[in-house]
Amino acid sequence: MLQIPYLRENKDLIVERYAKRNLDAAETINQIIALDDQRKSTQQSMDQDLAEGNALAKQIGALFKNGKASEANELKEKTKILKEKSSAEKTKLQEIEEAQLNLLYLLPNVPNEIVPNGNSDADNKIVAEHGEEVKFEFDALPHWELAKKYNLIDFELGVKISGAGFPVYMGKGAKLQRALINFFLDEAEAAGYSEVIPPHLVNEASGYGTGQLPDKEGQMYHVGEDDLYLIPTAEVPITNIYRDVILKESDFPIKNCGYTPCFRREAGSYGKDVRGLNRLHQFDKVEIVQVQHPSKSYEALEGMVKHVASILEKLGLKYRIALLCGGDLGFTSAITYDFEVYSAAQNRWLEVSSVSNFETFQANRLKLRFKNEEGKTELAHTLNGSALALPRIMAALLENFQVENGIKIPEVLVPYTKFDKID
RNA sequence: GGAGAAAUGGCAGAGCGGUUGAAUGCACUGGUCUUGAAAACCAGCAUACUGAAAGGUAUCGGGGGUUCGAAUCCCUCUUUCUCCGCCA
Repeated sequence: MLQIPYLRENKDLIVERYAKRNLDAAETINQIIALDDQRKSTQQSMDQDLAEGNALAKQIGALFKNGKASEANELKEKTKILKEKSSAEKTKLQEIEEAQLNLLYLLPNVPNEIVPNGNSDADNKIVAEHGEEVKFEFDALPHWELAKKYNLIDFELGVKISGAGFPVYMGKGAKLQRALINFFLDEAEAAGYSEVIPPHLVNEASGYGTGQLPDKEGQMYHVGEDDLYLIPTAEVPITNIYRDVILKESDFPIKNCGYTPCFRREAGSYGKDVRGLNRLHQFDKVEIVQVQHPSKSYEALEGMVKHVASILEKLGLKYRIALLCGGDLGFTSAITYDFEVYSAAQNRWLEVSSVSNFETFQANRLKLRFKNEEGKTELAHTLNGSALALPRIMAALLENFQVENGIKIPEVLVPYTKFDKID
């Protein structure tokens, strides 16, 4: 959520940047500012009436103490009028604030200057590419066939137990999955991230804090009975650790990582490219989260990008990095780099990580602040990234490392899997 | 799930209808003293909105109510603790 003083002072710039998202928000911003003017004037007159009422109450108290009941009762009449007035003003104020908040919820984060214009992933800018293409001298199989051939993942069984998009990992498939989680967590820890195991269900306030609500309501599983949401990413519970927190400057940098399953309804995304592990309702992910001083957040973003790149290099996967264009940029993000690995049998790029700087957008909702050098509270910056999402890594590993009679395990994973080949 | 108790500032803990944004202690920050440190003493120390400032307003778990006036009374929700039941 954007801050109103920021909207006031940078209206033209914001409107210009929103063009990257193909969004014309000039009118909305004007409305918000107009409501804010109303809010201020209403607040002022209400405060004034309340102040008068408070002063009268004091006088009445003093009069009663001195036994001047009739004078006190006269004053009571006055307070009655003031009270009616101030309560009407309070109602009006609440209406204004609600209207304003509803408009503010419509505004996405302001894209960073370097975010390219564009409508779809076709307009994303590839900023780096690394690794060798895999060549096969036999007919390479897509991962869902490999998974079946070597008994690694049973998709039909998942359908039976839960439904489509809930695969069952078995045997060496399960071991490989667990190996990847541990490898990713160890890499994160080595990079200075402190591990947390957060709850997998979150309340409404947490959903609002990181921006999944009210925007993406339909994308989360909702447990109605208890009014809880299954997390779509560890970003939600981990970032919400810092909701309503005032940090000291010396607390920076805050770096957390965590493994969780992620649950996504993926409503409306059936159809193409959903075979196998490409798109699931439940998947595993190791997430890295940072809370940063505003002056350090872009440096931190760069560090996160390097971290993700280094993991992919250790695994020996060909990857590329895309700077998302405005049209593809998430609602809460100011800038996002997507990582895609090349899936050699499907012959396509699979998104495996998304690294974003939210600047103050989440912090504003979270009330995540710090005391700056002058002792004033200021919003912190939040960032996060997948490091990494498991299914598509699994898919790429199976496909890219298949040999004629099995699948090789990348060297860095062997200490975790305790086997170096699936056959 | 049943019965009871409680929720106050960073922490501990007073206050239980009036001038209390809140005693006191600890912690923290600045100062005096000291060769330095400790101790002692003095001062400061919540958040938000608003205002050029002085100041004003709101907040004692959340919401609502009673009252001229609520941290204090009532209702409700949430959370925590104790006991019983159930249970990985």
